[in-house]
Amino acid sequence: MNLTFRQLKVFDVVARHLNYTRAAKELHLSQPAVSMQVKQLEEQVDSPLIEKLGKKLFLTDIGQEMHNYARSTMQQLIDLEENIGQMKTLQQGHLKLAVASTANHFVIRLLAHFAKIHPKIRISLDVTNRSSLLDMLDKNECDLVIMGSPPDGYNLMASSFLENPLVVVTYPEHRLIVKKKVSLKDLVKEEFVMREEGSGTRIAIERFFAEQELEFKTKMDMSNNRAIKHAAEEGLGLAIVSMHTLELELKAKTLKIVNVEGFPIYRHWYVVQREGKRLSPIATVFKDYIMKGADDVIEDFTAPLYKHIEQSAD
Amino acid sequence: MNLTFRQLKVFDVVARHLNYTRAAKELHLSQPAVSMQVKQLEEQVDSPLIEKLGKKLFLTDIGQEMHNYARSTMQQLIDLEENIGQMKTLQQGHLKLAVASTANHFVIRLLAHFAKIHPKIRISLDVTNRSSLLDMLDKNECDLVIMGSPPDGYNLMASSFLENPLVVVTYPEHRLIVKKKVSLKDLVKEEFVMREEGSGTRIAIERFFAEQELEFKTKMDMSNNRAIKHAAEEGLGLAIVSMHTLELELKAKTLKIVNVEGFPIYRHWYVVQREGKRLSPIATVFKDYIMKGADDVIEDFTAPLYKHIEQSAD
DNA sequence: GTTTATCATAAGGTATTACTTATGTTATAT
DNA sequence: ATATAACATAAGTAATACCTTATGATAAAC
Repeated sequence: MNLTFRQLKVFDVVARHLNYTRAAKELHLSQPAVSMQVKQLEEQVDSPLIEKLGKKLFLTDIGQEMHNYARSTMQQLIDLEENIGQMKTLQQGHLKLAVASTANHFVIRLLAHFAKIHPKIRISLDVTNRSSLLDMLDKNECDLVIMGSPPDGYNLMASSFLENPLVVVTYPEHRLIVKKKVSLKDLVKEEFVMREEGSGTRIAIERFFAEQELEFKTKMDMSNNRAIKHAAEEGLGLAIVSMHTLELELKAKTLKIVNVEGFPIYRHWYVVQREGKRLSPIATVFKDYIMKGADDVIEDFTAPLYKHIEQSAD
Repeated sequence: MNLTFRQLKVFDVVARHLNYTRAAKELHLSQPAVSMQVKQLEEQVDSPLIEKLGKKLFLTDIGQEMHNYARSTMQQLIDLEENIGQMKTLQQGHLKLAVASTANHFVIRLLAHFAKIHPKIRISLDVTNRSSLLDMLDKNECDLVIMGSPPDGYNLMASSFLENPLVVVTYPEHRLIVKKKVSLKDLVKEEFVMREEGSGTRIAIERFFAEQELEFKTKMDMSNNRAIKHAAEEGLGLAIVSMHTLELELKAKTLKIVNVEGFPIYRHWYVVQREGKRLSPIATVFKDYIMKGADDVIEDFTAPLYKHIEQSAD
C-alpha cells in the first residue's frame, strides 16, 4: 500500500462535501483531477471508498475508516508543523547542558534567569567532572558544556565568557589572614589541600607555580570541591579554589581569602561545543545569552565576591 | 509542506540505524538514494534532521520530533491496513439493518444466531414502519431492509426468503374457534381489527378479499401490531396477522387461530436493498445467510407455529 | 602518510504523477 | 422527452520523483 498525502487530502475534502465538483472547487482543481485522486486511493486499498447511489454520494464503511485515518494523519501533520515551528522560534526545545562542578554555582544562577525568559524550554543540566564533560561532548550528549579551559586535541570550540579568579582561602583565624600581603615565598611554606591531578583547577595552579619557579606542598588530594573547602575550614591546609564557589562560605565567614601577592590567578570559564556541531536554535540563543546578554546577572553574582578580595587587601 | 510516505519510511530506517549505508542495504537501495530522500525531507521542514559529527550521525531535536511523527504515522497506516483487511474478511464491519415491526420477532432470532457466527461485527437494527423503511433505503441509511412485499417505483431490489402466513386469530372461547372449518362467507360476517391502510399486511388482506369478491368490516384501525392482538384478545374483533408474530400468544393461549377456508394467506418476507447499491462485505454475507443458510434457525422458529394451524384444522 | 569507511554531490535516464481539456454516461428535474 | 447537473473516462503533456553510477570530501584507523 503506497498512499500519498495528496490522496488523503483530496479524499478528505471529497468525504466532507460528498460532492466531487464542490471538492474540486475548494481544491482549485478540475473535477476529473479529484475523481482520479480518489480512484487511485481506492486502488491502493482495493476497495471502493465512495459509492454513488442515484445522484448522491456516500462513504462506504471502508471509506469511513479511511476518512478517519486521513483526518487523523493530517491533524498529526499539522501538530508536527506547529512543533517544528515552535522549536525553530524557540518557544519549545530542549537545551542540554553540562557544567563542571566548580561552575555549578553561578551557572545555576544564569539558568534560573534564562529559564524565566524562555519559559517553554526544557533544560537538562548535568554537573560532573572534567573527563565526563569531555566524554559527553564526544558522544554528542549535550549541546554545550561550561568548564575551565578545555584541553587541545578534542576538536572542541571554546569561547571564554567570564573571569574565573582562583583565590587562596583558609579559616578566619589563620595567621596569614591578618597579614596585609603574603608573599609567594611565604605561601609555599604552607601545606595545601588540592584538587586531584588532571582537574582544571589543579592544572592551572601547577602552571602558575611553575611559572614562578616555585613548588607547593600538597597535604591532601581531593576530587570534590566542597570537601576541599571543608578541609580548609577544619585547618587541614590552605585551599586554592575558584572564588565563584565561595559565595556561602564567605557570607557565613567560615572561610576567608588570603591576600597573596600575584593572586587571584585569573583563569576563565568557557562555553565549549564540538567543533562542526551545528547548535540547535535554543542552544545558539543560550550561547549568545551567556556571551553577551548575561552581564547583569553575572555582575550581581560576582560583585559581592570581589569585595572580599578588596577587604583582605586593605 | 508536502511530505511523502516514502520519505518518512526511509527516514525512519536511517534514524534507527543512524547510518545511511546500512539503511540503504535494508531498503535495497543505493546509499545516495537514501541520502536524497532524507535531504528532501529536510528541505520540506527547512531544518536539518540529522547531523554528522565526525563519523557518527545524530538526530537533531527536530529530527527526533520527525522520527516520532514518522513512526506514529506508519503505525497508523498499519492499523488502517489491518482494519480494512478485517472489514474485507468480515472479521469487522457494521451491518445496518431495518425491519418492519411485524418481522421483528423472527429477525431478532436470526440476528442472535448470525451475531454468534460473526462475533466482531457490529449490528444496528431499526424496527420501524413501512414508510420509514422505504425512506431509510432512499437515504442509504441502511444496508438491507426486511419487510413484506415492497412497492414498485422505488428502484428497489427485493428477494423473498420466507413464507409469511397470515392467519385469523381471536380469543380461545370464540365460537368460530371450535368449528372445524369456517367458510369465507361466514368469516366476512364478523368484524375485524385491522392494520392501518397502506400497511403491508392491510394491502395483502385487501387484495385477498378483493380476489374473492368479498368485503370485510373493519371495526378498528390500528397501526401497532401488538395493539391489534390485544384487541383480539379482548374480543373487539377478529384479527388477521402474520403468524410469525404470534409466538407468545399461541404459547400462552391467549389467542387461537381460526381455521378459515383459504387461510393462511401466504405472503412472503423480503430482503430489500436499493437497486445499484453495492453491498458491503458483511451485508452480502448476511443476505446470503438469510437466503440460504438460515433454514435451520427459521425452521426452529416456524415449526411450532405451524402446529397451531394443524391443530385448528383437526 | 596512507588506507578505509562513510556520506555528499553531480549527472543522467526512466517512470510516474498530477494535472489539463474533451467527451461520455446517468439520474433527476422539467 | 429533453435538459441539466454531476461523475466517469480518455488522451495528452509538463513536471518531478526516484533511482542509478561515478566521483569528491572527510574522519578515523593503521
